[in-house]
Amino acid sequence: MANLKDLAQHLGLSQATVSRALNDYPTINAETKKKVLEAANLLNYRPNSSARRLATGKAGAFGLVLPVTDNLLTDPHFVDFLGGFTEALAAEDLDVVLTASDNPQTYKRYAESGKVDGLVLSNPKIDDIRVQILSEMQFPFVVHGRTSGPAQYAFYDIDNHGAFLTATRHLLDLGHRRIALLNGTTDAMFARSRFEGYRDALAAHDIKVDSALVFNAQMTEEQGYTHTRILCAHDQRPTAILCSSALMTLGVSRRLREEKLQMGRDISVISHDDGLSSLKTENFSVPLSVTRAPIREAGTEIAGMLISRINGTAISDLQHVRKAELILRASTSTAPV
Amino acid sequence: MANLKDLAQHLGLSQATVSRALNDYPTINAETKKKVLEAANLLNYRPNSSARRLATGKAGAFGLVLPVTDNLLTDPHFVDFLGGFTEALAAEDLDVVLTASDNPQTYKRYAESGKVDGLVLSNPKIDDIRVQILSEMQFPFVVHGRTSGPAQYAFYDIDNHGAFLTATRHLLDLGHRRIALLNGTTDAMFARSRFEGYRDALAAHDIKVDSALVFNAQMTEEQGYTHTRILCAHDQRPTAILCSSALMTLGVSRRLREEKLQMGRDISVISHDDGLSSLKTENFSVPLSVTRAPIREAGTEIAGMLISRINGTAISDLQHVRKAELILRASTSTAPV
DNA sequence: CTGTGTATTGAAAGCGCTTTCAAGAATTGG
DNA sequence: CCAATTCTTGAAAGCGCTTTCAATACACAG
Repeated sequence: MANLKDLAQHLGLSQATVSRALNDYPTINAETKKKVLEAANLLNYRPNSSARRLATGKAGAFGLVLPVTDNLLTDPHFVDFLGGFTEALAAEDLDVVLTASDNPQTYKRYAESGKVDGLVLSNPKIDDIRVQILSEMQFPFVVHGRTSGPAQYAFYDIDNHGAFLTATRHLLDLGHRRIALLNGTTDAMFARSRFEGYRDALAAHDIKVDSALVFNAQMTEEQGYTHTRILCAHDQRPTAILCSSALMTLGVSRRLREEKLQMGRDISVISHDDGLSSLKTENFSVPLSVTRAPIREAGTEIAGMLISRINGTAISDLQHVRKAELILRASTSTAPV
Repeated sequence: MANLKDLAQHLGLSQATVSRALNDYPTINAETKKKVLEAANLLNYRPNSSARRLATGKAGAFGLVLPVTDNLLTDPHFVDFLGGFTEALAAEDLDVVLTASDNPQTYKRYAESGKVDGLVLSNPKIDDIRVQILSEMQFPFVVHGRTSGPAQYAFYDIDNHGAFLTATRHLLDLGHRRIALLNGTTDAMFARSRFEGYRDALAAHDIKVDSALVFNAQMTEEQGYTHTRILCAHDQRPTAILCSSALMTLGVSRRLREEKLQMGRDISVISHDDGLSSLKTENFSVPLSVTRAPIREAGTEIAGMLISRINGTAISDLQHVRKAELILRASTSTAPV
């Protein structure tokens, strides 16, 4: 493998000049530059990234730490996010580096190791301590979602509250009064926001949340199935179900069929739709009404925000809330009388 | 941020000694070492990884490049693999670095950049050119799956041929003669192997492959649905279906219900099961008979193999084929007469 | 012809760490 | 008590790059 020294020697130039030619410095003779590029190509030169990093102090990579015990690792949503994120960064010649840990201190160590120029913080918890740690360090990071703490931080989130407020309100407008909510686990901030949207919409109609109709669980197919079974076993089963994920709704749908309930006629369902390419809500047997916000887009956006952040954009300019659209299809209709 | 120099100065020792203490060199005084570790802790010292990498020539990371257009990015299987892989490496203090690209040359550039000590090659195609490129470079890599080319390379794969041979044979033993195969796309090596297992089992019963019963598609829920619809529209619909993925089988199952066919009674189904935690085949409405091989395990294993590889283990000792188990549950039964 | 300005290049000092080589201190055996 | 070992440490080179600072060459105006 040729290094800069070899290349410089081969060209009869100094390393400095070669380096400048390679890095588009303005003060370089056009012809010299051309020669350098040719020679670099010829000798198949690749700058050593460790050396470059050491010299510049930039890592050229952003980090992401995967929770070990948590469901991130098994969450089909995550791969879509990661796809958008990685692709957007690759376009700028930046890498993403992954590690796995449940220890919040790992974030600190990571930030301090110089391995990455910034971090993305996934799946924030209510009052997430990682946000606090990174804020104190003044290390650049962007949260995918939001937390409830007092710290000011950059984030990209969808309007979970608004989405579920609107969805619930729509069901109420259709005459539904017993509306169930199948939500993510209680520690997740997004689950809380969605719950609050749901609660607030109900409150506007003077309806109190019936805790028998609200479930928190991992958003898997099975959990959708199981909780729908429980819901249908109620004396007064709900006439509508709000569900936090399309995968979970698959399970809801499976159980409803077993219950001989037709979605959109006997019972209304609105699902949240993260726009997963392997699970299209428009192609369900009964096309689903959804609140939609593609998670892949979050990956792309956050990549851009992270880049802005390390280039000096203020935190206050990096707090994006993306509205989810309510898309009405066949799974919702007026409440049976 | 304290660096080695600061730390050495603070201790009144040379950088060399401090470095040795920190890196568990044998030739260091026990007491000195203790002091150094204490001071490091006190000053919150973190070695700069770029510097360390430059000095050692090791990156402390393994790479993975995500195809952009391909389905890897949207494949729920992939996240399970990645989880196992990342976790196993994190335990050894190694990172995984991700990038996205469809250009095989990216692998080359990556390998040469010094960013990673080795690569894993996912989703190999039939006669995959990436295998050839990396082999020629003598760069350490492990393939997740196999390819058909002549190159000798390290790989971890499941016995796709055997799994589908066994599954098909089992269906034949149950009296099925019209057996459909819903498989992955034709360019994927695993899809070919599974097809061949299927074909070989049929051949042993003097049955020719009926091309109307074999489909290649993305392994999504929808595709499972769509192709099952097509299959059921046949004059002579198949009495059994083999399916390459649990997610796809979800779609199969959805369509069968619409066709009023009960799985395991009217029609038998065997699915491949990658052991995804978000989709358990034992909890399907009709518990699925499956060929099972957890994909997460592949991630863990490959991490270990990569480490072995860079430590000098011969390629010939790093070619693992993992048997899949055939697990019989309620979705299979004797063919209707 | 001198002085000023501009364009281009080179020498060399790092970036923060590891590691070789050599030296000093401490220990042991005779 | 001296020579031979064994421990333990330090000086310094080097990993491959970037970047500052200075130097050179050349053009041009006065």
